[in-house]
Amino acid sequence: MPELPDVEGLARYLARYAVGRRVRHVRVRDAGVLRNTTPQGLGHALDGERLGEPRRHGKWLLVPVGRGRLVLHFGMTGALAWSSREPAWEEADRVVLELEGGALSYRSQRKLGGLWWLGPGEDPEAITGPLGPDAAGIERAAFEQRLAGRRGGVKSALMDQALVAGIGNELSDEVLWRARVHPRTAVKELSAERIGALHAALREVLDASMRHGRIPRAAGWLESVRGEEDARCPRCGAALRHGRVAGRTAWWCPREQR
DNA sequence: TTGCATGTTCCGGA
DNA sequence: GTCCGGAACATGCA
Repeated sequence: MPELPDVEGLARYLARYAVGRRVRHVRVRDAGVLRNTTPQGLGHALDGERLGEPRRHGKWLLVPVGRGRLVLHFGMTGALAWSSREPAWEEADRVVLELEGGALSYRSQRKLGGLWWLGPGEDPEAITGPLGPDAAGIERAAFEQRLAGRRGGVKSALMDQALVAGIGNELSDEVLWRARVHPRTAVKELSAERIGALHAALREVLDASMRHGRIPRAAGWLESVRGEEDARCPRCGAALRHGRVAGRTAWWCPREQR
């Protein structure tokens, strides 16, 4: 589930239920999701400390705890689950932070994401790798500047976290579809006007998606038909195409996106 | 059984 | 040396 809007939703969820609460115990049910620490190390870092306001950058979530930060990534199947009473945990609940008044679970089916501990003064990019400006709120000039000189295809560029942080496969398809740009278009073939259209589409798609907490599946969105057997373009009705682009399944309208 | 899935990382070729 | 694209990763489902 998590691309930028989903992670934003998780940040709000964490802020609503867990911020300000003190950690009583860290229960690691599957140490396979701990990336740079151990159950003991994480417990030592978190026990007795309060969770601070989370900060999101792209698809990454950083939660101040004590003097350091808990760094979360959700991969393709991660989520958070809060319970104010003793819950029946699921198999996919890998790490449970038992807090005052409830428990917060890091849940992940495929374990492609994980948890990191970032000590005081350490640079998050040591964990996240280089990240471009957050896709929500990037200005047009910055967007243009970061695309300048890029050699490959536009879909691949949009999904490159070092270029702009937060765009994944489905968001990139949605943005390209809205801007009427074919996903295999080379970046260097894009006119300034089309880059402007891409930027405008990015802003519109992210604004609405942030409000919904995910890409809306409403009428007028590619997401509403993406993956369907006989998917048709919500604007023009043409049969949608799909295929591998930049290593992922892309969906596009062959009539409007050339 | 095989292929596919919204994530990142790693390696080889351009 | 840098950049880009595809394979690999872990797990479950159609």
